[in-house]
Amino acid sequence: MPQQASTYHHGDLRAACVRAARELLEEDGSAALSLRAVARRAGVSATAPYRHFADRDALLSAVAAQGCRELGERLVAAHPAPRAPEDLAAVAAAYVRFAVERPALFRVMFAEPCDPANAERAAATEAMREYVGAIVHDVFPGSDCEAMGTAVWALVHGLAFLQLDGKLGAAGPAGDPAAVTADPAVTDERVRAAVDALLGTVRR
Amino acid sequence: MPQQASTYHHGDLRAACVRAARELLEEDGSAALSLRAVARRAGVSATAPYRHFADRDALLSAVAAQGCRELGERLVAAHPAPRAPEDLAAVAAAYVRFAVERPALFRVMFAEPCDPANAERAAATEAMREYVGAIVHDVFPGSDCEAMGTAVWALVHGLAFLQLDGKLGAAGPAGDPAAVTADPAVTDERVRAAVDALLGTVRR
DNA sequence: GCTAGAATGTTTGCACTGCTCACATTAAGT
DNA sequence: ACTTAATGTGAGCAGTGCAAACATTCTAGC
Repeated sequence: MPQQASTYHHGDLRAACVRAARELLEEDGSAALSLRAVARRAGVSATAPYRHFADRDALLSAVAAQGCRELGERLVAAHPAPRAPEDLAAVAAAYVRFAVERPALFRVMFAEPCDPANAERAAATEAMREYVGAIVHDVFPGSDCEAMGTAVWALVHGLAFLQLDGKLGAAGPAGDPAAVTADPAVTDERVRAAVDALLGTVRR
Repeated sequence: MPQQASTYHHGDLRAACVRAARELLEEDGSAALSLRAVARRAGVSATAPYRHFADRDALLSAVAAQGCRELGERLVAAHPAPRAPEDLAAVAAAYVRFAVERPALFRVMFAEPCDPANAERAAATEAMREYVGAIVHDVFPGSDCEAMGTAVWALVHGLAFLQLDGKLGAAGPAGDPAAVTADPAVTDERVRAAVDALLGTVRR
């Protein structure tokens, strides 16, 4: 569909911007994304993205929404239908792994003050909430799904952020800034231990 | 001590910068703090703060460290010596209330990618970690304090962030951006319900 | 096929930012 | 008193978000 003969019209600049933004986020782990850098990478003038996004926040919201959907896919891939706390621990580990592997994207998704006005973004996070609710319904059938869902999501979400910010005590050599992403196995184990400590006992 | 006769030397610009930064953070809830704005508020030239802070990050780290200490005080004020899960719920509520009342400060403390190189900041968060560990040791004597401490902190921390980002379903009128800080009682109740759902059952 | 008009990109420009460097002013030590 | 270090100022650079005015291309309606 997008002919590359004429260079003036890009073809699908909106999608190209989102893709460029994601690439930049992954390359330098900083969440400080510049709209101009996005435009440069998309091979387009600095203000062209404004034809597709009202402002920087709108672009970020689009990226965040896409990130949410991908995170959702990762979680179901980790365990299609969790029923026991152990299954839930696997899903939790996948959640944290996503955050650690794509720190900048994860920060855009959650750490940035998000505007609920953006429909796409709001829908994506609402879907996330319902997914967690459904899991809790299966794993803890007797519980108050509303409160339990909130609690479980908070637990996992908090683990992701604390790990991301290196607040859980560096496992690697002291002061290594890259220690966060150092050993996924260590992180996994830490997440499982934490989830077990809280949820494993519920079962007893 | 600080004479106000001569206006050239400020007297204690370092402290004044931190104070100005905190004021600005509280006034407009955005975590996007400008060093120049800080300088303006301190009544000093734009580059003067660079005599006391290596860069913007260093100022933010100082602010974050101070915020951590204040949060610690708030928590012990909520309950001096928690022993039961209900006590812990009170502390959790205080944690989330702090985040909701000072969203910008809380974001600076945690959402910003923090450099572990900053000693003051690292010490403040390490103190937080030990505090949580001590509480868990008293509330769940038999448990693995390391894992349980991580889990409890993550739970509370996650609740704070999800609430801050409005991911827990707006209680107020739809699309109200200020709904986050709307009703502290509602937030409190939500936090207690979530904590009870997870920790209350541990006891049974 | 031709031509309005809507989409989409470009250029220019403004206000702001973080940060560096050369310089001015003040405080402190000998 | 004179040197020296500490502290604050000003000009300036590169980069940013965003708004207009302008240019180019696609798409209908005839």
